[in-house]
Amino acid sequence: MIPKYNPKEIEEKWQKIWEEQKLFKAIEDPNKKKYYLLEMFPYPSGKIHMGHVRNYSIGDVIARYKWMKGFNVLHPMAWDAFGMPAENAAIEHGVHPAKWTYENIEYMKHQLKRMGFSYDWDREFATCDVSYYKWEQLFFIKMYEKGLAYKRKSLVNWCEICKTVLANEQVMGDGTCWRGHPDDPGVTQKELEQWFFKITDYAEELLEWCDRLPGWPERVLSMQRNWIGKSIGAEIHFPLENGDGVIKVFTTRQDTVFGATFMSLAPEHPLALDLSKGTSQEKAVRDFIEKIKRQDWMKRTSPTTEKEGVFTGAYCLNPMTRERMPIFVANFVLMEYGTGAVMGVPTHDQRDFEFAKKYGLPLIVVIQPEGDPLVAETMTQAYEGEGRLVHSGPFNGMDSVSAREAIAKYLEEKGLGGKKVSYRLRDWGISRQRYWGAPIPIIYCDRCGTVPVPEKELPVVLPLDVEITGMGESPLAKVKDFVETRCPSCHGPARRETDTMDTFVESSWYFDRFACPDYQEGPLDRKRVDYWMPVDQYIGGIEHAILHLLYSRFFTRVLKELGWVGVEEPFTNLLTQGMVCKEVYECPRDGYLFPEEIERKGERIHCRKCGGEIEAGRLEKMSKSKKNVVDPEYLIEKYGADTARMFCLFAAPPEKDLDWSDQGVEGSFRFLNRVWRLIWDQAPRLKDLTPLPFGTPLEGEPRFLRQKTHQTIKKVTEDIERFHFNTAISAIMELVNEIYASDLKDQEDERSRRVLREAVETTVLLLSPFVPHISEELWEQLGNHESIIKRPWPEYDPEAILKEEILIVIQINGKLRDRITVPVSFGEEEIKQWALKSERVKRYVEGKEIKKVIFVPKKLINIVC
RNA sequence: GCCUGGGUGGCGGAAUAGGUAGACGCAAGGGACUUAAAAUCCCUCGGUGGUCCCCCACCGUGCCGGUUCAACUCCGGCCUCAGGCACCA
Repeated sequence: MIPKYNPKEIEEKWQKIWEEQKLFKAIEDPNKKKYYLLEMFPYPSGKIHMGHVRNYSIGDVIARYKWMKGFNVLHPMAWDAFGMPAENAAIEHGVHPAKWTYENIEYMKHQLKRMGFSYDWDREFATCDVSYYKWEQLFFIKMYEKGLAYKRKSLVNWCEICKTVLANEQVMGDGTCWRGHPDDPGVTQKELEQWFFKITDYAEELLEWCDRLPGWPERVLSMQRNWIGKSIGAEIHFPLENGDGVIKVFTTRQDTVFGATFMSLAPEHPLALDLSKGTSQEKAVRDFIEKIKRQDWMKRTSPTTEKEGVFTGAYCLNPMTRERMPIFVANFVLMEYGTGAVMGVPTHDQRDFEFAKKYGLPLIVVIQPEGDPLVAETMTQAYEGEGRLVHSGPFNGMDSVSAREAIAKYLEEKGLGGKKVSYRLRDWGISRQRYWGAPIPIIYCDRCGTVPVPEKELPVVLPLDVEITGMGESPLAKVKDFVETRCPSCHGPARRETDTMDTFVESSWYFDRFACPDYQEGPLDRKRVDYWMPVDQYIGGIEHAILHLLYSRFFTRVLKELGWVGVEEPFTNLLTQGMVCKEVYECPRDGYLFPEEIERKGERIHCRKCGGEIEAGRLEKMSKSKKNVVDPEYLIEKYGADTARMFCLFAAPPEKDLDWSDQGVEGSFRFLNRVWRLIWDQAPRLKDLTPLPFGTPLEGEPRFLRQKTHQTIKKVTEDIERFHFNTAISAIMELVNEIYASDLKDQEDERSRRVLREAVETTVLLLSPFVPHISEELWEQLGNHESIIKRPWPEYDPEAILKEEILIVIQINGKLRDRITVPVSFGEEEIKQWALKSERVKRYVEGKEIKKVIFVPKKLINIVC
């Protein structure tokens, strides 16, 4: 009698054994080849979601596979534990963020263990541990000393819901906060004193190294390149007419400088008000600047906003032509990019064209395209393409591409500017007006100014005795004992910085700390870091394509310069898994509905609340607010962790979005039951048998099954190597189907039984990285006494996969007409003779002359006639 | 507008180096077992047409064209979806 497959029981059993035997403990061993596998660590929000299950299931396949392949695997897990939700919980439920966080960690750790992931839990830490963030404070001080951390007053992004500043990277394309609040009013601008990390110093390096990361997906690299946004051009100095200095301009089209007929300044440009002072335009300029400053940022920076400006009353000179150029203040010029001033070339820039038409400014054509020449008076839009230079003095006749080079050189020689590179990337603002984060280790003294906390006084411990109301400024500012301190320099009374660091700082180096989580003498034990770093394979969601991945790359470069790590890049290979999606049902009246709140009547779907018809569900990322989540805990209870893991791996390739299907989960569960029954059925007959040695000659059914077994080993191995887990699983399914269909199950001779034993054993071994619990249990059932992970990954016998007979496809003029099975030894001539004997082939060839025969060994023959 | 990545049955997806398109699974339909249900097992399953019982022909991987004996795969042009960047000078 075969016992029922009881996932709950066997999963608990094996998780206990793995833990007791510390099977996944990583120990530095210079004699073994290391493999550092890392998945993006979770925020301890309360419970794990399907995204975690998918991410960590993918990682676990690779980890377990690499173990079996003999690598020294580091597969750690930790908690990205600082952040806003903990504070919100404090505000809403009155629970302390620390308590909330550590309790969530306990619960989620328990959940991860129930999934059976192969982590080395001895290396676990939480970023809110003092023993972690104190080193981050040390980094901050070192960066401050090197000028890489600095404070300045600036316009910053403010999220009214988070009540804090956001970095540029944390503002999404639609102007909302990266946390995705349900009713996000949009990020606004605020002027504040803020700490920044000077990531712009590394713009060029970070960009260049994008080309040296062949193990990263192209879309991520492309996003990072876009974000850094390098433009090559020139800086041009336009002297003010009154002789009082210059206006500096950045342009990528210096070849059009002879056509520049006006100048526009950003409203925030320091010269904007100065220039108008004392002129009749002063009031108009002042009003205009005030109006623009009041406008909300999203609207102001939208390309569709009407372009407008106001004349300052002042002029500058075109440095090439010495022509007067009126200076405007214009709403479309951004202080943040380039120099905050733009030269206006109406003929060759569409925006300038529209502006010039509106304000009656002159047009001069300086680039002539091939074909009909441009005439300024009849132009209806700007010509932005390449061409030959005209009205450009000594540069006349040059093509625009080489003119850019020549003019940049000329500007340089004449002291009027020169070649210049501009980046879109801006410095990383790290100050957060929040409590639950790492304190910035800075002290303000009235006498000594800004003083970093001395190294020996670290850590600056985040006080736990604090009132969190969500009102007013940072809660830390209200903790007297924390704020009031002594100046490390003059020992006089001083105040502590009360902002905390962006939580992305913690996640920018946690992967280094995993090499030496217990190290006390410093942030990183260089010897151990050098052994494990870089991460060989990093896995996580595409949503961090810019944010976390760019910050980590920046931090790694800084830490290398500080001598704490030896690598330039932290992650050699990156796999970005897709989202887990499920259909959402949205009723026009009652909003989002749970699946049980809808009713299907044939093709139509109705809302159970109001009875109205609703649209068919569209697929969207699982989210609580859209009521389309599946709780992993429910799956573990109902089907077990193995089924949950298998479904995530089988339903889609890792980098694609995964469409949730309840029936698909059933299918995975069904398959595991099928394997369970097969092994239990056969195991008693196959005890104490070993597979036949490599190269054993066989005939008939034993030969066939052995061939399938070894083909499967080859296929599954290759598929895991290239992360095609879905096809790896389908190959194992095929093998299982083959075993079911095989009559070897009824044969009693030793050879047949040994072949069957090998097939069954291989099935379990190949399944083990995907569904480890059931594999361990069945492995034991087959008479083994050690964990399956200690068994080396199977190798295929090259002789076993050789075929005696092969199927050859016969094409006539490239169209499939027949298939024949021939001995593998047959050459082209023999196959051709056989092919021509086929009735079907005869039909097409009869009476025609064979012009050509193409023969692809072991595949096909194509007869052209 | 620029930069990426996609588009294959009713669905998720296969096809690794240009060589049998649709593996594997889900759903669906039919059958077996059963008092019945569940579970399990077997069969069919891209479309159109032909005397559609095991047979055959044609069409078929977003569209148009090209290269080739042969194209889901390579080249050119387009359509479309998703993501990133964008009044960026």
